[in-house]
Amino acid sequence: MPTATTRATARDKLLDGARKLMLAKGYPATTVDDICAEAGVSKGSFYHFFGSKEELGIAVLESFARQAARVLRGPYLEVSDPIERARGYLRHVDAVAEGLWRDGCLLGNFAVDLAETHPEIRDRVAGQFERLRSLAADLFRAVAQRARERRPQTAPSAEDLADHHIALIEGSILLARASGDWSHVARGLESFRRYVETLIA
Amino acid sequence: MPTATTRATARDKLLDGARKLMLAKGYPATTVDDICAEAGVSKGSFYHFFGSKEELGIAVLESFARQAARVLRGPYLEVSDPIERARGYLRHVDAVAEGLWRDGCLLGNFAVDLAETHPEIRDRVAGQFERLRSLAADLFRAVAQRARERRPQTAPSAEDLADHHIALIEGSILLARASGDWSHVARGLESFRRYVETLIA
DNA sequence: TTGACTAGACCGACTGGTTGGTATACATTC
DNA sequence: GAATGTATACCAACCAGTCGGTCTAGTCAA
Repeated sequence: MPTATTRATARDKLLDGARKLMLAKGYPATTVDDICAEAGVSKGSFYHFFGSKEELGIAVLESFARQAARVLRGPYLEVSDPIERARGYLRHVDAVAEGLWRDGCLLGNFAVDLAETHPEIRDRVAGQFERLRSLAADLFRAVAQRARERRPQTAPSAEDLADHHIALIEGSILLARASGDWSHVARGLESFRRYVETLIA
Repeated sequence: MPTATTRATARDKLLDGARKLMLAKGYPATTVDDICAEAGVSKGSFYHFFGSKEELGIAVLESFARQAARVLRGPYLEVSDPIERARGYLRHVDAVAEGLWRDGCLLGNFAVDLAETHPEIRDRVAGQFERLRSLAADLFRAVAQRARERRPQTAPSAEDLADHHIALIEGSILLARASGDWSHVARGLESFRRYVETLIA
């Protein structure tokens, strides 16, 4: 007796197939026929569930962002000492990075592919990055504060750290894609952790 | 009397137009007809100079990489003290960043768009990043050495620093594109300079 | 219990426009 | 008069999107 959660509906299969293909080849190079074939679903079904390719793109983006937000939560949130909480967060990101970004980051792909051509998607991507940024900035607040006490001249703000963090992740994913060597992502994350340790040491 | 350097030949106009469009919209979303219209040149001329769209893509990539290599050279190369040379390099990058990456980075765009679909272009992109990496690693060697003396536990290698540097630039460009706020690039560069100063302080 | 009815899930052939690329004729220059 | 360069009409393949239709599970009156 398949329940709503165990049975993969055609809609879910389309979403999964689209995510996989758009992660690998990018949005413009992924055709609707590709997605249907990957999902094993007909084109009629596609347009039964989604009004357009762009509408599916938005749905995939939202689903990716939801998953990222879920995975990024962790036990570190309960840690009371703010510096230790930041450390816990960075360890947590290390742990979930492979699962989250093994095939790339949809936010990054969409930012490159669609910024100029699909303003609505671009705005949504920007909004997701903004959310991540304020989340990270809050976590790094105490790190920035301590850095300011230690070395006022070269101390970054919490927002600087958050931007640095996100840009480094996205850039590492890009280099991983270019070189085919996905250890870039883990090394980028590690490098950022070293930076933070240097700041608070 | 137009000379070879002042007269823009059809080939050059195609190269320029393609660079502009591919920087803005990415490779797949840029059509051959678009490029011809942008360059004010007919399709016959296009296929007279380039055997295919991919061949033009490669030519644009090489021209972008050549320009980057030229612009990235600077007076810092003559500085004998290796730490000061690294500092000089970072100042130089700050200065030329706007000119180089105001509209994005072709290496980054191609990495995202073509890694999976055009293996030859991907290999060339990877090669260019590799070149940049070894260049930067050489410049950061002394910084890494001093960091090792100061804080052995959290010191990055010269290669770590080079990867960090490049990934941060590419990631900042990506965030700039997503948000529409191109000050991200300058701030990313500044953040890296602060990191380096922290390491050698 | 059954049979008429309905709504949503799903199908695949089709369309009109666009794509990268070609053929061929014309112009310019040495 | 060749070589080099430019123009335009054209093509087959491919694209997103459409449309008429089938299938199935559920509803409900009799």
